[in-house]
Amino acid sequence: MTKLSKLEYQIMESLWVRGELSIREIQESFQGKRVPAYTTVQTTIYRMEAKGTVLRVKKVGNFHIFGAAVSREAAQRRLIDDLLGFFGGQTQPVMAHLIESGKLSLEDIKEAEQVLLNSKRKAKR
Amino acid sequence: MTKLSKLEYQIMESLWVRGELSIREIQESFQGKRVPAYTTVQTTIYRMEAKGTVLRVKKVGNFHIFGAAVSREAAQRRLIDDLLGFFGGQTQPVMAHLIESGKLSLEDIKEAEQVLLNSKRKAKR
DNA sequence: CCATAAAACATACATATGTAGTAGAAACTA
DNA sequence: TAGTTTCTACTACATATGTATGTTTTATGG
Repeated sequence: MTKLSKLEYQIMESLWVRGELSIREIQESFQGKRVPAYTTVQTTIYRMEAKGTVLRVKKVGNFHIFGAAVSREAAQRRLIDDLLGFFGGQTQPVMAHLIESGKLSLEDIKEAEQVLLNSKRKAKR
Repeated sequence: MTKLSKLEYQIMESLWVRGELSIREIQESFQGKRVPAYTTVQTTIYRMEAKGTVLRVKKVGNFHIFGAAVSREAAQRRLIDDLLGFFGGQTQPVMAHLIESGKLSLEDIKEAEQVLLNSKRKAKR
């Protein structure tokens, strides 16, 4: 799995949320954000297809329908691992900045702790 | 502050750790990792200089000495904010993946909790 | 069945980045 | 001081990505 660019990720987000879509539908899903030209989405989709990130699932009328070929989890994992690569795999800088910027609340941490405890319990069984 | 590439970040890491260095010294600091050609480091440094990421502090003999013009904290912050941009600012995917991949230990979380509590206390005073 | 609208496809171009070669200047050494 | 080493500065090229244009193909409504 290659690392997704911002635009690629946004396209994937549409496919993950709405399911299989045409290029036109993907383009129109860019609401609120700056909407790229139809052909910009198209070129990007074609390239993603070549890389195996999306695939054509069928043809309806004269247009193709594309679907996600990688999971959101895998894509996110790749992005995060890539970031950690900068820090030599250390999570500390990430945690420190999340906290320092106020993006991580005490509740978030408590929740993370629970998740961690649960996965630990699961691993033991 | 622009987002640093992997190579740029590695170069900065040398400057942050070892202080002001020549291009040769920066190149030689790539131990263990794949060592880029001297001119690769040079070109990258020149581009970083144009962007204001590093600056020439002095000339010794026939070579220039470069120093960091941005802090490690600012650079890390930029990288992390960039990642969060993918997730619409949500920290949850980051936390989930750090935990799921086993990169975040219970100790890390406890420590983060402490940092958070401390900064909260500081903010109150 | 044919005109038209929409989509497909191919091509192109700019920027960022990693990569490296080469020519000439500068400094050190014998 | 002349030769050698080492930098600098410039140039070049490949790949990835965002962006868009133009031409061809395909459906479909009249």
